[in-house]
Amino acid sequence: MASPRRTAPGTRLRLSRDRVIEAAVRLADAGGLDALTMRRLGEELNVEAMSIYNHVANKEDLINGMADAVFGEIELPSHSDDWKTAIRKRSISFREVLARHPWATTVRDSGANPGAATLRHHDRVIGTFRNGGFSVAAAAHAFSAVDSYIYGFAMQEKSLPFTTPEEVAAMAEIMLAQLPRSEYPYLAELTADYVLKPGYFYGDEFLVGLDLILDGLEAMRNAS
Amino acid sequence: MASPRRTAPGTRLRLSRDRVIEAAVRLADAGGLDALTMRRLGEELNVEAMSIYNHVANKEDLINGMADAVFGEIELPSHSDDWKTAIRKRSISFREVLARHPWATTVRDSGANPGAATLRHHDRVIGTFRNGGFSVAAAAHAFSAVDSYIYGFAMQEKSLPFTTPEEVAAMAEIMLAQLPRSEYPYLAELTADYVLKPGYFYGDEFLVGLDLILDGLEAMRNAS
DNA sequence: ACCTGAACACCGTTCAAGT
DNA sequence: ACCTGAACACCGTTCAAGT
Repeated sequence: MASPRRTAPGTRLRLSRDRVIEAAVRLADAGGLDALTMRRLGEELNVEAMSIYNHVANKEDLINGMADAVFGEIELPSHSDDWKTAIRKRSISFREVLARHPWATTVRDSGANPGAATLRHHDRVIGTFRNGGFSVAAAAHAFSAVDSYIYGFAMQEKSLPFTTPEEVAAMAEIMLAQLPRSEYPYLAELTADYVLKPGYFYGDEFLVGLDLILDGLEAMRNAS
Repeated sequence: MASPRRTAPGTRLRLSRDRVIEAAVRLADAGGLDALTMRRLGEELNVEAMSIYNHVANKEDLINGMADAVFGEIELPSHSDDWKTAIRKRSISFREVLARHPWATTVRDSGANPGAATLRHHDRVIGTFRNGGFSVAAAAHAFSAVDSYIYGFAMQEKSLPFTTPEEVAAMAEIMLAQLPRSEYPYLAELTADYVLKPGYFYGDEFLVGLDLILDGLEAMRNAS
């Protein structure tokens, strides 16, 4: 009755590139890119590390696959919205996805051969600008400006030493106490009169900058 | 005459935290962060790897020091320029510095305890906005928007698989040939009608986005 | 076709020992 | 006070061997 290979509760399914990538994303989400080692990934998959090489060429290939998987999670711009609404929604989704996978902010789906999800996403974003009345050049400008902003914002957010409002307050209090006020008066002022005010949350800055860029793009589009 | 410790041509000076950091930046510039290992850094300094630990607590501390050194290279906003000119100049300088040290785009001077150059730089940038008539809140918005954009742009630029115009053309040609036109029509159009046009250089996008943000900030300042 | 065990050439970091 | 040698617990990746 029992097959020679037992199928215990959490036992292995057949390995595949997708299953490898999925597990790798899970590991990186939990412990950062440093926590992702081939040996630990093997454990996660109930397999020896060396088996992984049957499904990815090497670690770089694995990370490229992970980056493409992350791109696949971003909401595509909707065809039924006007360009501004569509780009705004997908930009908010993009930031959420990067917040869920902070390690992905520092990883680029290899410029040389991007994955299918990455290509589709970029194509749809550029298409949204083009159908919204942007010239090819203006669409290139828009694409560059918006995505640079999102990546940079996600990176800043990730590197903050706090997340919850309570942590912010505690941390800012300490930093302010240590900060030589005479040497860094503006930093001290910003911390005391802005960061330490109740309700402060760095994430709220995202929409301010995004809308500023989108309004600028609208003006650029109308001018051309 | 000869001292017991010979001072051969490329021989060691006394080690110091600054000398360690300087050599580490050199290594990372040449080969990326992966090329920076304690053992190789030791070689570069004519010293065993373990000696480095007399001057930095560990590799993380070393990288924090490197990030602060990079911040020290950025031109501070001038007091004699109006806020827009001052921020524009220092933003261009910031991007140049990140292009010189591509590894620095993915490294943050630990949010928890930033170095002196980082603090001074941030203080001067915030001060430039405040003296330019921005409220504390508006200065925080401006700071976040501009620096997110610069970091993100530098990251995109770094991850491009080409640098010189000739490489761009060659690479774009290949990518366009491989790209299923029917599946990614807008990406194909952008590549053919924009990237492959003579004179294309991705770096030129930087000022487009930067000026768009600065104009938006000016409007925000005037509105408040 | 896929998985494994052993091995290679590396890592960061510690610690006791030297000067 | 600073530097070193040996060692520890890891890495990514290869290769021949198993099924």
